[in-house]
Amino acid sequence: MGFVQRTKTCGELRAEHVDQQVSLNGWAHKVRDLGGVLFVDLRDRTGLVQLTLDPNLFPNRGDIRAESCLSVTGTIKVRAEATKNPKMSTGDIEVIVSSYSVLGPSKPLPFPLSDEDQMESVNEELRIKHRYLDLRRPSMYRRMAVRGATLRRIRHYLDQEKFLEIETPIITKSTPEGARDYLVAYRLDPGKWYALPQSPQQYKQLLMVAGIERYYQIARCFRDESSRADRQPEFTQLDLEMSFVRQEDILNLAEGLMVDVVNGLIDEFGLEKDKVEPFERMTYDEAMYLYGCDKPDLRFGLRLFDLTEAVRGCEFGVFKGTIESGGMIRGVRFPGGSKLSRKEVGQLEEYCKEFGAKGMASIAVEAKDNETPEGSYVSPKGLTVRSSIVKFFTEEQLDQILEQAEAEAGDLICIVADSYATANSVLYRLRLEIGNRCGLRDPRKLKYCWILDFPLVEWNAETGRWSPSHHPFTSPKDEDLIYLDTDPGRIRADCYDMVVNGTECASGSIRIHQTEIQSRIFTLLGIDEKTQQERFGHMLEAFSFGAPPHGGIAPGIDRLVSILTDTENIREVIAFPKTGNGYDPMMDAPSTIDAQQWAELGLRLSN
RNA sequence: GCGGGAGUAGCUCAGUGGUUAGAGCGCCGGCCUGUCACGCCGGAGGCCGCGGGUUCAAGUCCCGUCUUCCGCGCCA
Repeated sequence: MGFVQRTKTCGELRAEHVDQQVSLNGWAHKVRDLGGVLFVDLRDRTGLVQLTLDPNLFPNRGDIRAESCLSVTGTIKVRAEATKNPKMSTGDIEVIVSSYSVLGPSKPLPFPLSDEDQMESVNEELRIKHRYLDLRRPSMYRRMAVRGATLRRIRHYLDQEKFLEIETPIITKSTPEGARDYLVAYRLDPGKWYALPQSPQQYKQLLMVAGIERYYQIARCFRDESSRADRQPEFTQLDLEMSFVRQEDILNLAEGLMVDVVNGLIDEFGLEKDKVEPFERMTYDEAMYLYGCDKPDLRFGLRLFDLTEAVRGCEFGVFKGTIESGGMIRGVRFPGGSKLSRKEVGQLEEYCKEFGAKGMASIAVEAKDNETPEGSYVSPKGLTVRSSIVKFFTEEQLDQILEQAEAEAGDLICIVADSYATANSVLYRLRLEIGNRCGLRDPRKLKYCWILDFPLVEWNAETGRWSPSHHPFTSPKDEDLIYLDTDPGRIRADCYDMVVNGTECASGSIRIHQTEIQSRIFTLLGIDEKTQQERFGHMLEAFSFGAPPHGGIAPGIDRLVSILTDTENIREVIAFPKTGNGYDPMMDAPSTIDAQQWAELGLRLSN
């Protein structure tokens, strides 16, 4: 089709182009018809520029509607001073149109595109159904651009580090140990199935056996589990693996990569973020003790503290009972929380109960002043306390509580008595809630850390088996191998998570590369030798042909880009996402298949 | 599988059991030569998600169901 191709882009036009004749291609972003003059904001991916049309030249201008695709030719003019628009980067000039053609007319839109503020509240399913329109918005284009640049920078960095990009199969073998697989029927032998990969884990290890030494892939992964704001049925990971390395080598490579990529993106896009600093490190045990979780948000302090020893022997029944049954008394402080009403404290307690707490005790801390009643407890630092449980403690115990909590005037000390695991899980969430309320989770900050020395396996009470805390190919630490037969829960793994702002953003490990150890781990996990051969025989055999020590890591791309672009959910950084039920409203997938397809696959529904 | 929020015009949302269900934006028609959230006048547009029930009367109350968002379980 013949049409006038652009000689310039909309966003690049400036006063220096005055009197030049230009041709532009783009979309009518906004039309303002004043009768005697018609203004059109023309948009392409570089930006907006105002077109000015004389209605005497174009009596049939009604075909220029919002989101029509246009080709325009005209002359750049500098606007009169009073009519310049300082809000537009092209606002000093306008294009006096001499001719135009509509390349693609547009029907009225299902939702408005010209007002970015209003878009925030448009029904998301509708946006996804018309994603080709939604993506026209400058803010969506920018997110896609940040994502594209992320991949470009990753490739550039890893190329310099002598990595080889290799593609691994998308139709592969089901591995039912992990998440639920997406299955693909096999036509030539009905009853057999492929699965889509949950990750390229086994392939990349086999590439190490194959002598590739340094591999990476921008890998699509598939998991048939329920969605969340940060989880989609298919998602993208940077999958990488290295041979002849120790844990330290991978941490250094991944940290160097992340710092380079993120800081580069901050510069390239002017992201409102402080530059990334060298990562903190802590062990899994430290993270659990200090933050109650393995993915702490380090943008703020408010570490959890332990009051078990401080209150031991107190008369408060709940604490007493918990300690006697082997539980712990743990807490977190809420700066400014002493001002909360009884009702607000009650809501905080309800919040804790949602996550499994039986209750939440609290102590309000104030500085002693003239209104403090005679005979009240006053700490050595001049603090006084207000709580329904104060009466159960001696002054020494109160001193200890305030000290452990590092309490300050105005704090509310929030206390949960439960098992170590439950108290942690509750206080981890409460700490984040307090961080939100106190405005401590600064969106400018990117606080990365490494969590190290995860346990190799965790006891799963439901199945009555040990299950891997990472995956079954993770290498135990050499020095902990002695516990394999006696106390598996005590084995630590060469396993590490990269965490940013309370989100796990990468996970990796040194892998097992010896057949014998791999087989023993499978056995520990309750996989008998026959099943090992059926499911993992290829791995066990491969390791018997000179497998190198190797390990790797897999940073999630969606979450990374989501954090960098300050979006609430990862759908905002995925071009064509699915809804929470894994539905694609645009393609109407999944869909039925016709009778011939059923027959070819030898399938029928059982009911 | 579970808990919470939402579903009313193309979009965003009001709507106390009681006339003919409204507003802003958009759309259609008319007017308008400096707008950039253009303005002014007029108009069209509704299975109030769907199915039952209570009631003289249901957008509104009850039950069920579907879709969607957030979270829990799940996600080796």
